[in-house]
Amino acid sequence: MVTIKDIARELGISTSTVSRALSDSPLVREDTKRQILRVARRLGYQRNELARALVKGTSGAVGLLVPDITNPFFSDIARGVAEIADKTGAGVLLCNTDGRADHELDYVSLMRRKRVDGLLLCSATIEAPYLEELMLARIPFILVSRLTGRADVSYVITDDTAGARLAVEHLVKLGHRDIGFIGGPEDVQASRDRMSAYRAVLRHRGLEVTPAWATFAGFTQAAGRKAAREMLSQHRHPSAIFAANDVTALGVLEVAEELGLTVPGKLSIVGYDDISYASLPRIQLTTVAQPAVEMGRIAVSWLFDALENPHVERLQKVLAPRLVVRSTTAPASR
Amino acid sequence: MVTIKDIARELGISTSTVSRALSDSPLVREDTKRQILRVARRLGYQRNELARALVKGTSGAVGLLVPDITNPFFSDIARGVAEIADKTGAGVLLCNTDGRADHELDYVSLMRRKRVDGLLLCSATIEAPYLEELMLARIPFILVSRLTGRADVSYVITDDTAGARLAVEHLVKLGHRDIGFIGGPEDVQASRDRMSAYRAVLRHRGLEVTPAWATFAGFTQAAGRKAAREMLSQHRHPSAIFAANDVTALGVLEVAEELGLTVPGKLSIVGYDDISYASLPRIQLTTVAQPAVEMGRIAVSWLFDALENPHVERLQKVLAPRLVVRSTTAPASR
DNA sequence: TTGTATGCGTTATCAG
DNA sequence: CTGATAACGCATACAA
Repeated sequence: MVTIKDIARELGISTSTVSRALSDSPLVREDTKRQILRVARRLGYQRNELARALVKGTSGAVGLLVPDITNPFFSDIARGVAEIADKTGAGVLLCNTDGRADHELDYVSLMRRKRVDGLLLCSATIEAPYLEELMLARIPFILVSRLTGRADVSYVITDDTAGARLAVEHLVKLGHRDIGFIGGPEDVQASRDRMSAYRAVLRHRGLEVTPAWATFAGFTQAAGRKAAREMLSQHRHPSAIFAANDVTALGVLEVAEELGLTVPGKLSIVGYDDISYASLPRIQLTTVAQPAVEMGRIAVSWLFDALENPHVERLQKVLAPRLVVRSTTAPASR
Repeated sequence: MVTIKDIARELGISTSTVSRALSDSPLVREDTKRQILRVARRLGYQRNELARALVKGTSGAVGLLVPDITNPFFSDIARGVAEIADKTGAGVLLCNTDGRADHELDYVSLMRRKRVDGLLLCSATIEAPYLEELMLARIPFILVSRLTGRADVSYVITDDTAGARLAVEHLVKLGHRDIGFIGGPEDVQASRDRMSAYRAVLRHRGLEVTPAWATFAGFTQAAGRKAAREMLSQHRHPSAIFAANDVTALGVLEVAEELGLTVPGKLSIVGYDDISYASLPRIQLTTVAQPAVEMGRIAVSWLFDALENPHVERLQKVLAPRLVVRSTTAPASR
């Protein structure tokens, strides 16, 4: 690998000058700068960012923790992140935590050792013990679509309570009285918020909250299938289900059709996220939209701002969710 | 940030001993090792992998280039990659090239500067000028699901010719004589192979190859929609379409329904990849399956092998595609 | 078993 | 404008 030393030797000058020229410093004569650049190109020089990072104390990389990169919601976030990071020449270290707290901890530790400049946490659960350490270590991080116990941190989320309310109100207005909720993992704040909002709306509307119809499950299709099977194979079952997210909703949809429950004829379904597959003509899932790509963009942008200007205030952005009514919901039959 | 110096000072010993202890070297007394570990933990020491990388000459990170992380095929690959990299404590630098050759070049350069130990290229086009440089620089790389002009490289692919043949033969056997092909980008080998195979099967079966029915488009839903609109809004149009990949096929499906062409009644559709959404009850897309997650796993595993044992031979793995017949294909009506 | 010295490739400080 | 030197944090060859 060719280094600045090689370039310096080639030209009989010092490495300092080479380094400066390569950073386009004004402290070097245009003429010599040109020479250096020419030799650098000829030799195929590629600056060692590792060495640079070591001395500059900034690695030019951010860590992105997602529970499941195959979930379009998160791959959308990743796309937004990559898009912006790209422009800055920063690297994005992808970590797939699989929703497991132990993996998450390991990854945070790995990211710290790799000296990332900041962390994008799309995978945080309510008990995120590492946040404390991160703050102590002054490593900037930002929660994306996930809140935790502590409020004095930066985050970009959508209002899950409002979103869930939108979903359930929609079902209520359609005349549904037997509404189920298949939630995400219990240790995810967004999950709990949606659950609470679901309950609140029912109560507020004078509808009964049937415990067996409100369950935490998971953000996967499999979880949706499992929960739906349990809920829908009972003799008496809900006429509408609000699912934790679109992927889960797709699982519910699958089971419904399996059981001969036509959607939306016999069962209405509402999802959450508005992943691109939700809008397919054959699917037409009613859902609550979150601007995933944009959330990713906002989060990294802020992270970079915070890196340049260390005294930038906390970013706490709560985006508004939007109900997208499509064809998996219909008036309740009587 | 706490360094080995801090630990050394704390214990009144040398940094070498600390370094050794932290690497669990046998050259240090168990007793002192324990002390060092204890202090390290107490101080919250996190090894600086950047510094370590600099001296060891290996960064513990691989670069993953994908054209579009939101395409489930690639996020599946990414999941496989992350899963294995995880276990080794390696980092995965995600690069979303957006299918653009210039981005790709920039990313490769960035990855080189970041001194990745190897590259996973899911985004290579036929003309991949940087491969030459990578080989010269002795940076291991492996093409995943993408081939280029040169054959003397490592790759994990599925047999695109066989896959496309499977798809088209399936349609022919169903009695279709007017079969269209909406391909991916022309500069992608997989795209060309599928196109060639498509043509070959038609010719071999004595069917006419209508130029207007065989077009390169792109691997996105939008590309699928656009091409399908052009192809299907003609007075005379194919009774079956083989699409470059599932995402494209979904776009075709969308347009078909828009135009009132029932699928598979009036139009049969075959996709490629078998992304998870292809199997949804409402979709039931007939497609050619590629084991994406497994391909990701194989690729990184090999990369790591190659890093440990520099003289490992080239890996050239051609997996067999598998036709998955579902409900978007039906016998041709007469 | 431990310590000393040196180097990895770069940038920054300080002279000149 | 340029150069010598130190430093970033760690690993290792060589001594002891």
